[in-house]
Amino acid sequence: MRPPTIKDVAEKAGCGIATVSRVLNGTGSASMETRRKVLAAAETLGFEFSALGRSLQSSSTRTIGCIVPSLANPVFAEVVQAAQHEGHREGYQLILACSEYDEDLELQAVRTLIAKQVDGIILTVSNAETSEALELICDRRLPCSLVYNRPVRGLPAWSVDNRFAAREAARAFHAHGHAQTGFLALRFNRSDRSRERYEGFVEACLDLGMAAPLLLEIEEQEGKLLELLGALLAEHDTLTGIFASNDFLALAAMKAARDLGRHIPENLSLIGFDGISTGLLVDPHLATIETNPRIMGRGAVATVLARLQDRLPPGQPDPGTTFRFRPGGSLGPPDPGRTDGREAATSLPSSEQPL
Amino acid sequence: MRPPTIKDVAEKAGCGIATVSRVLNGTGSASMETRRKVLAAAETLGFEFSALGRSLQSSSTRTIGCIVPSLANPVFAEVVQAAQHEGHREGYQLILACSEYDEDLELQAVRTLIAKQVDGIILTVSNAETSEALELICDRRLPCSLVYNRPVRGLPAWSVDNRFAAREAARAFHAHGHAQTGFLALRFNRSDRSRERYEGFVEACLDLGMAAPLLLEIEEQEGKLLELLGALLAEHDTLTGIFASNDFLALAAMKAARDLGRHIPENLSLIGFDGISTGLLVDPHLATIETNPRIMGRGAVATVLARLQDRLPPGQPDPGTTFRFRPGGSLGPPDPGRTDGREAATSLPSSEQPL
DNA sequence: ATGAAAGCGCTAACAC
DNA sequence: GTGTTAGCGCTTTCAT
Repeated sequence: MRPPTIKDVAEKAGCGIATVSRVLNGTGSASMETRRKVLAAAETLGFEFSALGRSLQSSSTRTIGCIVPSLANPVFAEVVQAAQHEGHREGYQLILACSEYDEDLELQAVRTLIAKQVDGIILTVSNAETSEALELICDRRLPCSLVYNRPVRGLPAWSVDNRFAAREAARAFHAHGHAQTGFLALRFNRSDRSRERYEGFVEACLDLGMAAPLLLEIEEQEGKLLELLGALLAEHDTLTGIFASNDFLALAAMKAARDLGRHIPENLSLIGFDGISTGLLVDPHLATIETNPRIMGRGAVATVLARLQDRLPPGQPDPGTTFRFRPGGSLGPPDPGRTDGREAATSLPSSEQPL
Repeated sequence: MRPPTIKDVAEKAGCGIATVSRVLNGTGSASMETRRKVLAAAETLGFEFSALGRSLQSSSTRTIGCIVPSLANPVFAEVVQAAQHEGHREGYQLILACSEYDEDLELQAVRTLIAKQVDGIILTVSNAETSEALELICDRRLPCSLVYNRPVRGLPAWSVDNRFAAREAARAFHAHGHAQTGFLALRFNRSDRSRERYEGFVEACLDLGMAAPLLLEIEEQEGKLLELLGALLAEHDTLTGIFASNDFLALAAMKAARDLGRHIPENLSLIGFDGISTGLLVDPHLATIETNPRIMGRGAVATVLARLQDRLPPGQPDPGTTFRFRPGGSLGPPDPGRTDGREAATSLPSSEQPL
């Protein structure tokens, strides 16, 4: 019941294994007669080349590794989907690993992928600057491309300039008259993207004369997210706007705020990051910094493949076009009369009452 | 610059390759002295076994293939994530392929995975009953488990009984007084799950004395979904409730209905299928048939691994617990006085006006 | 305790 | 045009 090998085919066709290889690969020449016999033998046996033997010989597995933090975030699901698709176009398979934002798992995954002799790797790491996983990849001269991480060690990276992009959020809040905002982060110490967004946001807020945003960190606890968010929002009810480090978090915050009786955006404005499609299904729409995960995934794989095939790597998009502020009803002017954020409509001091 | 092999280590340690293999694998015995030298040599060279040579020899790649229609649907993203995680626990890697609901791609993916000598496969196919991909897997006696498809050909399957589950939707509509409903499907002919849900829904509706649900099929066109949905809903504005073949579609329909000025659930009630978390972030919550993709992904891999290791396969959950109706504000009694679905509040005939 | 050698499936270089 | 063979990296007898 073991799969047929080239030897079986050769035997059945009454010829040498080299001939089989030549015929089936269309390399070298063969007489009409043997060609026919080989083809027939392969057909009846249901023969397929073993990628293993082939790889061992060619030292190319036509396989690329892909490490992402999690597929729970649609951004990475899209990255992976696009990467798989792009690889498939060139006959490459994807080996997937999820690091769960854990640097040990990242390193372990890289080791495994190296052992599996992948031809290249695309990955998003927690902290690009200090990543041991990246160090190992570089040591091994393994073709690779970062995704969503900023370029480090001279590695190609398909990403957005998080600091720069985050400034848009500050600008948007400022344009709507917000003064005291917060930055909401889920795994702050395990995502350099998140920290960069925070830094850019803080800088821009200060530049615009707004107060420095409050950092609202939250630690993940299975199924407790909404609860924790609710507590956090209740505690910081003077903030008029929150910039979340990703859309998923922003949507969860929106939900938590509503459960607290707040109105969006009158009592609390929200801006997310990523631009996932779910943001357009909720009411009001989530304002966000839209990025394009598909282009990232596709580009990263294309870059690695180009390197493998000695081609010119694809041009990366102009940094200015890697993101774009997407307006949405979750952002609006703060209710000028709000005192505790819950009873804005009834507690307006008459002097500030709007027309 | 090629990675070090066992031969390099042997040379550096001044011994044979067999000894290196024995020491590094902890199999067989070796003197303290050589053991030390081998370990040192491996360390300085940064040696790692090549999975390729090893697999060729052992005819086990410690790799399992995973074919899903798409990662755009969070259900499959979760399946894959769980599968990857479960495999990782036992030292197995996942090779991912997305079929995009295309049977040719499914077959092609299976071929590739076979060539890659995966030890097993977990997959969701478009049409389990007639799938050539499954046929090939069976021919090859490749350990495998279906996910979300009903069991066929005696293959293990981690799935829900779609027909049975769909009856819950009918029951829920009935309990709220709906009489004329529709079933909304995205790729009806490319998803046996969808068709089974439809069939179960129709049966149950008739059983309950409701009208046979209208089948609302929609063909995917990149980015046109909401538009198409809007047109469809406008056309069929006599329906008071719609059961969607999955949550994503239900949420999109909710959005489209709102864009048409309909109120949920007064003008239109919606029930989805899957139970994705997004359904809890919208307002009102999406009523749905909740399933557990993680258990499916994990179970499928565990089943395959059990077969590979001659262990007893994990017990599947009681069919009654594979799904559960999750109530949500998207389902409510139909507005009794609605005429065209848009002006219910103002067009109530006084005789039917509620207290 | 340890080395030599066969063999896993394949490709390519070399004979004929 | 076609067969023989070496060798890719490894594990596993089988001698020693």
